[in-house]
Amino acid sequence: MAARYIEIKNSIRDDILSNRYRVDEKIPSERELSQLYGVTRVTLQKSMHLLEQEGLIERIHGKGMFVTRPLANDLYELNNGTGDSVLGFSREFSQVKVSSRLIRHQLLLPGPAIARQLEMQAEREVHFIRRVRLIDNTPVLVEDSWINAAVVATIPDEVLNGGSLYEYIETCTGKKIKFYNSVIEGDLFSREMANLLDIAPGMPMLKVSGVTKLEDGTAFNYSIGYNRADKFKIKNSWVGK
Amino acid sequence: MAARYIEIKNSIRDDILSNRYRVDEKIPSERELSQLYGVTRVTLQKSMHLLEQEGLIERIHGKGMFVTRPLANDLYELNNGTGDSVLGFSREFSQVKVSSRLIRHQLLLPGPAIARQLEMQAEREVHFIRRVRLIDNTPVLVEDSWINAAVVATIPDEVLNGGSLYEYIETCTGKKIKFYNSVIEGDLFSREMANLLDIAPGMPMLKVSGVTKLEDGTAFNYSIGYNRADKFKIKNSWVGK
DNA sequence: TAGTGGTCTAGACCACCTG
DNA sequence: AGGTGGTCTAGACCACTAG
Repeated sequence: MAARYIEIKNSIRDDILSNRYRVDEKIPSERELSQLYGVTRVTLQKSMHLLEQEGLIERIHGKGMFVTRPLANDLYELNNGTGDSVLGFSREFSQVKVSSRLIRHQLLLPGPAIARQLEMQAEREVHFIRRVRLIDNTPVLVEDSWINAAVVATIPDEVLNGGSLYEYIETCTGKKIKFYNSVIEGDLFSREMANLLDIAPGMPMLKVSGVTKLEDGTAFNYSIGYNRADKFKIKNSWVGK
Repeated sequence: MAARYIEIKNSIRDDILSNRYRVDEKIPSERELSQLYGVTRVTLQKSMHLLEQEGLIERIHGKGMFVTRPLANDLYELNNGTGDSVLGFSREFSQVKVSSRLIRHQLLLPGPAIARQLEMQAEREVHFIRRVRLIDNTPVLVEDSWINAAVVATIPDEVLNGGSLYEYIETCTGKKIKFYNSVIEGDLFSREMANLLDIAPGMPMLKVSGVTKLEDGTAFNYSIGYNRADKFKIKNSWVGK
């Protein structure tokens, strides 16, 4: 049972995406919408601030709220964390055919750097997982993951090849995934990585690395994604103040 | 006169940065802090949610709020928009020696793509500005900006060479800068760009492009930053739900 | 059980924009 | 002047964590 402001946000998001509210159109005022949904303005504002952060609307003091134009979208878009949950790769691209190829999966001791990221002792084991991800059968990224084995003891290979790892972890821990702290860097593909993706070494790469945590603050996953920069871009919508 | 929740956020941020609250330490509860600052819990929560977004604290349901460890910082960090205002380049790196080299500055008609981004007619003029930015006298990025001349009629070259363009615009329009909608892409440096930075063509690049708006919704600036990927990374801190 | 953050209400006043 | 979003109050109840 999601919070009311999340339900309302999703309801209005769907209204925008299905063109019930059209681009550049003014949408009803906070006072109207709060009456429509039967909540106070404070609650409704939480919904609208989230929609603004997601880049779907623009709020302008004294004028009203407006549907923003979507970005032209020739490339796949790496979500920057404005969805309902931290999105795993397979959740993000559900409209196209996504698959995974498992390259390695083994238990090992993390190096000190990984152990520090996972806030664990270097003497405890982690799953190391290397997967190649494909969109419409084209390999587009390599992802290395280190997952604390104390949080998730076993990971079936079916999950790694087909399913959503994050959904599996939410199910088997009974906790939601909450926190993602990532760093974006640019680099060139090494020969090893390029071979996995069937591209030439030296092609541009967007490297996204970060820690994923459960809602109780447990760090369980550190991952590095090596994305083909000719296939991905990262959208970044926000409002300063 | 900033809002109370912004003042409180900055006050607690300074307490963290000056080690009055130490890393991994639990900070006082919402109820204590709201009493300390003389505001209600709702107001204080706005402050704390912002601090969480900035990656300074972690909030854990039932446990409390904790100071997070800073990321290791070997590279320059491109702020992702969690500060008080959209940060121009010269505001972001005030601790190191930052300078600019003005390459071009002229009035011209925008192409249709730029005009659409700036929500203006293609028959009106824009400033086109190309600058090379240097940190400690090393050129690290090229930035192209298109600025609607209807919003800012004249831009002194002193501002482009030394000062902060955003501060100048806030001053001469009398409005705050509010909105920044950006896209991050990876690419390789072309010969032309590489020459400007005195590097080899083919080096990796982080390309950051986006529109900047005033708080009344006026789009005034479209810019593309070509960042040396060996010098910059982008931090991305946030909390899904 | 006691303390924590998460959500929500029903107001109020302010600042900004438009006619 | 009237409508809009921006901020803030003073409560309340819930869900989660710990001892």
